[in-house]
Amino acid sequence: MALDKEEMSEKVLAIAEALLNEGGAANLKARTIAEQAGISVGSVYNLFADLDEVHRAVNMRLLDRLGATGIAAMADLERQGVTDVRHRILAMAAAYVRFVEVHPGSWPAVLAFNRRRATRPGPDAYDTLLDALFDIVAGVLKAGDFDLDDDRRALAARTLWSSVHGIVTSGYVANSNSRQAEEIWHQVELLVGVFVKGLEHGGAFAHAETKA
Amino acid sequence: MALDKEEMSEKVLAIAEALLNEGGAANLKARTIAEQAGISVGSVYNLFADLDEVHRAVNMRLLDRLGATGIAAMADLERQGVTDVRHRILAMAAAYVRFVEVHPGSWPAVLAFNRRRATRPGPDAYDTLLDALFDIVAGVLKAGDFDLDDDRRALAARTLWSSVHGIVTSGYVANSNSRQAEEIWHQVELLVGVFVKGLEHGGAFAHAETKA
DNA sequence: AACAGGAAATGAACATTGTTCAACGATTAT
DNA sequence: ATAATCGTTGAACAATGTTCATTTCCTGTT
Repeated sequence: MALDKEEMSEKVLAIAEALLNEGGAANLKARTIAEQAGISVGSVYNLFADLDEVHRAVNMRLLDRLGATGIAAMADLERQGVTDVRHRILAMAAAYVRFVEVHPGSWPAVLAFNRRRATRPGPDAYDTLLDALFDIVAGVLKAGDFDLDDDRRALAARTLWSSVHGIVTSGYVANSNSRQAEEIWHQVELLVGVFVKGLEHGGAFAHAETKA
Repeated sequence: MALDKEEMSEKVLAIAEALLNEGGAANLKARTIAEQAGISVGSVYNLFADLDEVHRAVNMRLLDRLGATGIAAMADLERQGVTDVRHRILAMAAAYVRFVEVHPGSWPAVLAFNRRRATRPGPDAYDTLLDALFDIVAGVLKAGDFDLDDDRRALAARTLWSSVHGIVTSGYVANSNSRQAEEIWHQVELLVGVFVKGLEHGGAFAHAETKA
């Protein structure tokens, strides 16, 4: 009847995600997890090397879910026959915005955590998941017939996505002020509109000889 | 001969900034500060209510300095007679990128800290400093003769700055990999180029009826 | 100069955390 | 039944933020 190792890990991760979502990284405590999971502190450390690994695992789940959300949003538009690039990118952005709104505590924790792992050299699982997101955007850009080779399209996708990301994260504060939500969305609309118009008019790679 | 309260606070903040820069928020410890400042732990708590207040004070200094850097960069271009909007925005962005590069540990800490203060209602000193940065960008946009009223120009400034911010923060990792630095700059150039072109062609506010 | 009053500094003590590990217990193979 | 193996436990340790009774230092007064 007892949960096996895998199931207990899942339970721990679910608890950990809830804790992160409520109080951010500072709220992820070994004793709280143990108590809520009905196991001892030591057992938590048997399942995961340390709290960082718990945090990392939660982040992976979140990134996975975000990717799935994005893919689902794209599939929806596909089914509806929407091919307009601007609309599709806005839909991706909307999915991202909603995701961040639903994870007010844990998403900031993903970013903070993400930043503090500068030790390892090569690309890791994090980068793999993020690249998957970039690929979706790049795919959308490919549909629009801008005059872009693969490299430039990839660069444009990363730029666009990072920009949306910046808008969402600088604008967002935990108390889901609807005023702020509107501001964020206006910025996203402006960015996407300007970006698409800019690409159409080929202003993207006109100059490249700035900064020392 | 002893330092007075004000001077000792400065010393503590300088130490705190160095600690943050080396190891991020986790490296800001009361005992380390006390030791390096040559005072006791209790005295740190005499100068500041808690470590959060120390951290906040450090962040204020950083934001102030960033603002000053941006203003200085604009003044330089003014002196050189550069009026091209794209160039001026790129100079602002370059100032920001350099600033983040110089503060590898403390700048991420500013952002993480910034995010976790969602309790107070009204705009605080943080917002005031950030608005100052937006105003600089808005001023630059005003010079370019886009067809924008004040509100839209302000929105465009916030959007552009948040986007640059997103590019820098998602792309940047502590080990100052020159490959990564190049990627960041390419993204910034693309963003700014596309943004200016997009504004020129009036694509910015063409549509506004998306997302439920 | 001696002293009283108050302000600032001190660091020992407390609470809370992450993490370890020797002891215990259950499960399984022989 | 016995032994061997593996997971579980929670007490114990170290590191940290924070408090506060005590001490120290300065300043003005007699």
